[in-house]
Amino acid sequence: MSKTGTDLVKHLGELAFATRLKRLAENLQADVGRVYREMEVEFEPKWFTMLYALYHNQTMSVVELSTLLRLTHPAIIQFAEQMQERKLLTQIRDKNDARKKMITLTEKGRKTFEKIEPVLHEIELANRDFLRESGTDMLGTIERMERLLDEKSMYRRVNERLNEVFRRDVRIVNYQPRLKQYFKTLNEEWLKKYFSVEPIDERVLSNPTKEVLNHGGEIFFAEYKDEVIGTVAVRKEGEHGYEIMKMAVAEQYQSKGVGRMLLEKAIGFAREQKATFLELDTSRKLEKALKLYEDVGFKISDELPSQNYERCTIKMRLDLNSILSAILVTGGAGIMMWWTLKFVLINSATYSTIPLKHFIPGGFWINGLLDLVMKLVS
Amino acid sequence: MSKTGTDLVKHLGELAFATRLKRLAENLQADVGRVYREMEVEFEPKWFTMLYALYHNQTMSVVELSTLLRLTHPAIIQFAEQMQERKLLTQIRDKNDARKKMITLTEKGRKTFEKIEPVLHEIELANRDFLRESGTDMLGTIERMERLLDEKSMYRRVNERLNEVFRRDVRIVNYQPRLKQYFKTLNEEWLKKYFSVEPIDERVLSNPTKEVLNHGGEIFFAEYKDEVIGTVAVRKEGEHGYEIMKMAVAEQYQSKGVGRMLLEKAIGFAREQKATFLELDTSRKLEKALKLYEDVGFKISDELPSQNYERCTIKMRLDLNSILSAILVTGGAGIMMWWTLKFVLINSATYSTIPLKHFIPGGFWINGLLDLVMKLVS
DNA sequence: AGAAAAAACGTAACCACTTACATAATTGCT
DNA sequence: AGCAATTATGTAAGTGGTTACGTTTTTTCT
Repeated sequence: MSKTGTDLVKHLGELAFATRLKRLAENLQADVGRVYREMEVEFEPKWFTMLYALYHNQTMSVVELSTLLRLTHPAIIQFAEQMQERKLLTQIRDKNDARKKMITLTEKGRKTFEKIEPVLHEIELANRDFLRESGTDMLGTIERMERLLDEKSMYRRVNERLNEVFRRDVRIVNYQPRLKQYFKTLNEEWLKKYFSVEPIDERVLSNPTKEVLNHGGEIFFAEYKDEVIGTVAVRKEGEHGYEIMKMAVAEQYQSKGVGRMLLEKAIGFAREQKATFLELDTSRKLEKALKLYEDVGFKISDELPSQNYERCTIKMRLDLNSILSAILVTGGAGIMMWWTLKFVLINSATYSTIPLKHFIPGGFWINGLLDLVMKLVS
Repeated sequence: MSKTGTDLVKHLGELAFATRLKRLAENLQADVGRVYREMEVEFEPKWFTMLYALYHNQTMSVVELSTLLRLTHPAIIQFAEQMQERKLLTQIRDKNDARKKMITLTEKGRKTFEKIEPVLHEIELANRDFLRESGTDMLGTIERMERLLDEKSMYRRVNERLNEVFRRDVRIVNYQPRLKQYFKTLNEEWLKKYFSVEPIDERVLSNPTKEVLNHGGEIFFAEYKDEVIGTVAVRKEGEHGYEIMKMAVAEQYQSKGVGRMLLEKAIGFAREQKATFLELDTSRKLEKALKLYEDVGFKISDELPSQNYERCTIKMRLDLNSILSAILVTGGAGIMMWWTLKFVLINSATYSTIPLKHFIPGGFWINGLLDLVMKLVS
């Protein structure tokens, strides 16, 4: 292990945590490898899990081994080849499924396992001792870490942080004549990519004042540094409704939460105008957009979309009173829930809107709320 | 991370602990790698520690980097080559030492580091969050584990256990005529290897009864299964002394504690015969044997060895009253120490003898004793 | 001063896997 | 039944290093 002198990986702490963990693991593995190597058995440490699995399972296919050992199938094929050379196993085609290759230990293979078995026991005990000495329930900790990564990978964790940092520099601004061109170019970018620019698109995008602002509407733009990277329009539709339309985010800035910022701004605007519901027309093809709409509370409506656009196959609707009415429906506990909700909504740092579905019993409501409160308190 | 289905590595628990740890670490590393890769920078994750070190150290040699990053020097050379191709660094021979190659970041290299710096910060925070969620002081645990392995590698831990298991099947038996031949063959094996068989060796080894047993001595043999794997002789020398001689262990059974078992048996025999000291002649060349003699309490004596053997360059002596006299010297605390010592000696599972040096203040006496007691109690 | 030992770097080959891509057999769908 | 999709295996090349061994300088030790 480490000798004298400084150790950069150690010094870097959380930043190089994974590297340090890997180094530790490889050290341990190499040491156990040495123990195996010094036994006079034709056996390599890398085969161990495979030998173990085959000893306890009689016969297995490549894919079965691959999923059980969490190795890729080429790894299994390579190990099987090597072990076959040492006559530790046999590979036979399955009669019922000519694709499959059934792998079985030979008598020599079984003998080999039995020869190393007592050593395995001592390795296990040595590891147990070592883990106990190290002072924490390491196996439990690893398990927890695996679960945490299953829930949200480190990649997503880092990316969400980076996006959050990015969004700090994004400003949502109201319509100004200097921004008019971006309303058109940003929308045309994605229209051309996924569908085509229909005549009605051309009319709306070229005349924002006439088609949006004059209908009691508003257009918002997202600006990052000196770039305009996104836009959305809202306009009045009927007595109490507003319609969201022409939402677009420049391709290289997608998946960073800019769409959500724009959408929330638009919803906020409608709320200020005393709207009771919002609607929008979209297509099932736009999966990511759809997910965003659902996340902020929109629901796919039974009504058909207006026939103005060819691409729009579904209509979505957000009832602005839905949270309140949900509370009224719950009856007695209403008041308490109301205050909790208010607390969560006001303090939720990231977004000012939390989708209704998160409040459905068993989901976010039970687990997530506690988490959130803990986070805010700590 | 892991999908559905069983996971053998997880199932194996302590036995495949290192493999599981490695898998976790590699997963984390791969994820962070993805983050780097998605930035539009000419940079590979594997270079990170090197880039970091060079950014903060101006200029470093290959070996300096190798020790700081805990990587082999070929790794550094390879990385340096790759980074030079991307014009991230320059390599210049040192004028003062023509062997040395000084590695320095170029302006592009420094810029690259500065570009990834904000991302590093988020990675660090994401890791910190993740470790906090996982619930234990993981970094501290890793540190402890590294220290434990520094003190005693996993290889040694496992091997000591295996030797202990082995010794359970080793029987130490007294001289019997049927064993006479082994006294000779076992000793000749090592004599031929390290020195040569001198005439006096030939005489003693061929006439054990006359040369040892009839001198108030005894010969012990170590048997494992149906093999005779070691031997030692003790014989009376002068009024109160005994001499250890002709100790040998078959080569493939060395370093497993058989020599110690034989030696302890011989010391026990001398003790029973009311001996007050033991002596033996040996050579500095036999390092392992020397260490064993010192471990059981022998000390290199000022006296010269008897001139009977050419190979013997030093004489060692074990005073059988030394522990007791040490206690008497300490005065008042003597009684308490006596009982503690007795407790340790009786309960010390592995060996019935503990070298005196371990009881010297500041060493084993303070730290080790507490440890031992904890081990025995738990 | 001269020789042996040690230090610093260089090179090739290997290791334990993975990624990427290909092919054949089987299953599912209409 | 016929064809696309899926499943199971095969293969080549890459990855992030390491081990093993060699060469050239420098240092250390007489």
